[in-house]
Amino acid sequence: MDQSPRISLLISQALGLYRLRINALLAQHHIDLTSEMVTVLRVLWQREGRKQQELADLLHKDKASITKVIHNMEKRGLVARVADETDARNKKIVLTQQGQALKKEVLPVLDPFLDSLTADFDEKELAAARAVLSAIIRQLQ
Amino acid sequence: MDQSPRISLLISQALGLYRLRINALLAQHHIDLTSEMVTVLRVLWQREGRKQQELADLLHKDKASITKVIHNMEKRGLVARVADETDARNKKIVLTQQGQALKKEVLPVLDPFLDSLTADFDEKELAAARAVLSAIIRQLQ
DNA sequence: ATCAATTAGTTGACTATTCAACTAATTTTA
DNA sequence: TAAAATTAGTTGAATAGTCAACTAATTGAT
Repeated sequence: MDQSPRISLLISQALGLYRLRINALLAQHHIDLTSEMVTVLRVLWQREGRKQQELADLLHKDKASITKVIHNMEKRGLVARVADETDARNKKIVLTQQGQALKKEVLPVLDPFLDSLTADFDEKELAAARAVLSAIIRQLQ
Repeated sequence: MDQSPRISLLISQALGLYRLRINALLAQHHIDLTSEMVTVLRVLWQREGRKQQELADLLHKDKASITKVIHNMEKRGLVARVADETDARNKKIVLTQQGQALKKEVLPVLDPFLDSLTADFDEKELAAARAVLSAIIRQLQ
């Protein structure tokens, strides 16, 4: 009889596998992105021009991580750093034409796949799962 | 009104925060380990002498990751690689005295903390969360 | 108004992770 | 049995993430 695995262990394993499969899916479709870049792009597709610290806060990441992901995205020509005129400390991240256009390529590939992973559960079960995960995140912050 | 965040996003954020807090807790207690090393040690504390590929399979990681984590653990004097006499390709990972002794230091620090994060939920909700995560892992494999 | 404290972003060191290419050992197959 | 295929582990390149120390800009306090 297996003991209930700790939720933290399940989370760690799930994330590793998510990354693998998402990166493989993107590669299959010849999209030169990593799953982390997609996470950042999703925020920017909703509203671009955010500064790096805002991205860090939204994604619960260190600002140094964001510096480096943005750097890699800049190398691929997806985003640009724009100086903030009202506060020279800030750098606003804007999408290039290419970064904007990728939305129509990426979402139809990834979203149906992501949704299919939870399709066997009803809304109540998914809500419970989200509630547990959100509570964990809240308490860890 | 906030839309339900995708479970994959919650998982990614939760894991990052878990790592941060676990590493901070370990540092506070002057335990020179990372959260990933603890994950590997938990497996070895249950049964040592596993080969690297077994660790990789159990933790759903690439064997190259295991090579490198084991290397870092060896540097800290926690484990040793032992040649398998019946199959020279395998390296069995055994605990040093120090690696074994850490169990009594680490678990009393981490486990109450990890359990406290889900203490507000009843078993039914936690079971639903585990079921969703396990299903995701199974389908991603 | 000046000096101290805070905030945004970068950099370098370190760990973790994967992939692809590689070596060595074992197993399968023809 | 000899050659081919598989399996275990390592290595180097790439991305991602953190921390601590740093610079530059802004805000606050006296």
